[in-house]
Amino acid sequence: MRVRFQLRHLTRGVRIASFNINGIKARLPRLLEWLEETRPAVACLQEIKSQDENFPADEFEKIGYQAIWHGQKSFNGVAILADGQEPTEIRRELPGDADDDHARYLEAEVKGVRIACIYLPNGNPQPGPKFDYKLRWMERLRQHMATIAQEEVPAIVLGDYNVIPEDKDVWSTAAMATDALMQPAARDAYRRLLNDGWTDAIDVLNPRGGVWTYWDYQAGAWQRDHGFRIDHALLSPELADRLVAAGVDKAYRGREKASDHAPVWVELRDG
DNA sequence: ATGACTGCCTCTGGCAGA
Repeated sequence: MRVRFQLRHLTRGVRIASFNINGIKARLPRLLEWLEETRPAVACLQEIKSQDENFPADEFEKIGYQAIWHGQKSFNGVAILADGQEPTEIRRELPGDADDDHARYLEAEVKGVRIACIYLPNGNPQPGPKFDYKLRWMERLRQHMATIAQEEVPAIVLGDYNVIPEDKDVWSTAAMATDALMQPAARDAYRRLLNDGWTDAIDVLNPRGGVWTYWDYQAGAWQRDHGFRIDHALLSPELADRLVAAGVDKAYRGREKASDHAPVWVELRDG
């Protein structure tokens, strides 16, 4: 066991992962399994759907993870877990709208890397107020990511962006044509983040597309591989230079009581 | 095909999700 453990750490860099778990209470066994089997240094969670007092921090501590979290009743909610240390919280609100009370943002520092865990609004139905909220949230995110970039710390902004960036990122453009996830205004807002200098880690390593992170529970979408890519990890220039691998833990979508999202991860050379 | 499924809190049906 000791040899295997050491080998893994010789051959692996720092793994930072994101998982929209769709309910931390319902998903806890699956989540603990995934953490123990893939052992990311940092894991960002979205849709914990838990109030702060019900967050199962003890369960994570038992397997060596410390956490910070930002929950609310019934829906939304984000958390950041780190292997062997407590993430240092930087902020728990996306700046720019004091009236936004959704728990969709959590930012921390772990070993000198700035980690922003996001759960971007879905925006359906569109057009309408929910889509307007999505676009406003994306503009606030752009502003804040520019602020982080100015600080010149190595940074990664990852989570459920609820945006299908390009046609190559969806099994059927026709089926999703009117969905908020791939409206031109949402895609343009995502594209602006990349134009500002952030790197979409999964995309640069899979330029031909066809990588999915989400499969609907309905209509046999998983069995038919009807998915799309909406969970993203955006890297600052310094971290982009250290990127060695990125991927999707697809098999976890096929397990019992799975989330409708699969985990995504990046691996970085030690800085 | 105006479908399909899942989690949450519970007014056990309505909302939210994507």
